[in-house]
Amino acid sequence: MGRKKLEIKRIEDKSARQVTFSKRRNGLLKKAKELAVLCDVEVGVVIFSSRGKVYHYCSTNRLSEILKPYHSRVDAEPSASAKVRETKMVAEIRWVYSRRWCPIKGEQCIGKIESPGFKRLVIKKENNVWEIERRDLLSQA
Amino acid sequence: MGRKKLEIKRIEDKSARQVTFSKRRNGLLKKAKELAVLCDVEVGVVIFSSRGKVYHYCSTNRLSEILKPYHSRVDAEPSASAKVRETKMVAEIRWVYSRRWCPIKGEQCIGKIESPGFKRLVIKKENNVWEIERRDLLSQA
DNA sequence: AACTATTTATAAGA
DNA sequence: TTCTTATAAATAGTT
Repeated sequence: MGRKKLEIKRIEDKSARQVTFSKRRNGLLKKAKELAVLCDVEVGVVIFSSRGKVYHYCSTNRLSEILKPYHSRVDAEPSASAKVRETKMVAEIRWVYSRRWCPIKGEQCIGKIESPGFKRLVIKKENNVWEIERRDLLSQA
Repeated sequence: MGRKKLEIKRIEDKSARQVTFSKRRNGLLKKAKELAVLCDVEVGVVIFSSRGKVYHYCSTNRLSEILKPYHSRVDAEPSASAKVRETKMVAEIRWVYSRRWCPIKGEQCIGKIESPGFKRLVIKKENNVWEIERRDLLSQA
């Protein structure tokens, strides 16, 4: 889509890469929204720029609410290594998956899962249903 | 993009909605891959169909780093009752996570997670993507 | 940031 | 469902 056909490989020119990122990032998020609305499905998109900034779309408000604290944390760490950011993205997607499975409620914490480096998932039970909560390391006191 | 301009609202006709879902889902995943490659950024996309089927794309392959601590931990658990229950639940939750992560395919079995008493999770790698398969005890030969 | 020539995605039809 | 094609939409290179 454009003046010339573009081969799908890394754009080496930094400026051109940045411009394309801006355009296609917006395009992808728009497409995600359209898919969610047209087809009445749940869609989540997460994009980490090379500077560590995060862009995302989630088709439910519930998800967006949950993601906010996470994003502010990641945004505050632009100097995180590529590997750390990569790990975070994987955890982020796992989080989206897990949210689908179990909403956050409940009190009795009976177990924990560590997500390497930055997150803790707290497993609870309420009304005889198992649930998971994610907590920032900062809030663990 | 098509014979007519399409208003972005839920497609009420079920058949038409399904066709559009199939087309646009593929389009979105393709766009995500292109963005990741062209701009050298990390991208994750998750789509839940209304039937609960999951489609996803993740530009990184580090899932194994997150999985490793889990299966080694679960394998190491002794059978104290409280621990067993916790382990079982953790394994079950991880099962839900993992099933949403990855469809079952692949050949090379590289690890296992035991969920006490009834299930076994087999971790595999194919085409550089980590996957998990659950097997009943009966089928383990 | 805009523009616009082209490519790409896709809605409707076969 | 799968292929075809007219058309809408996205966007690469330019200004």
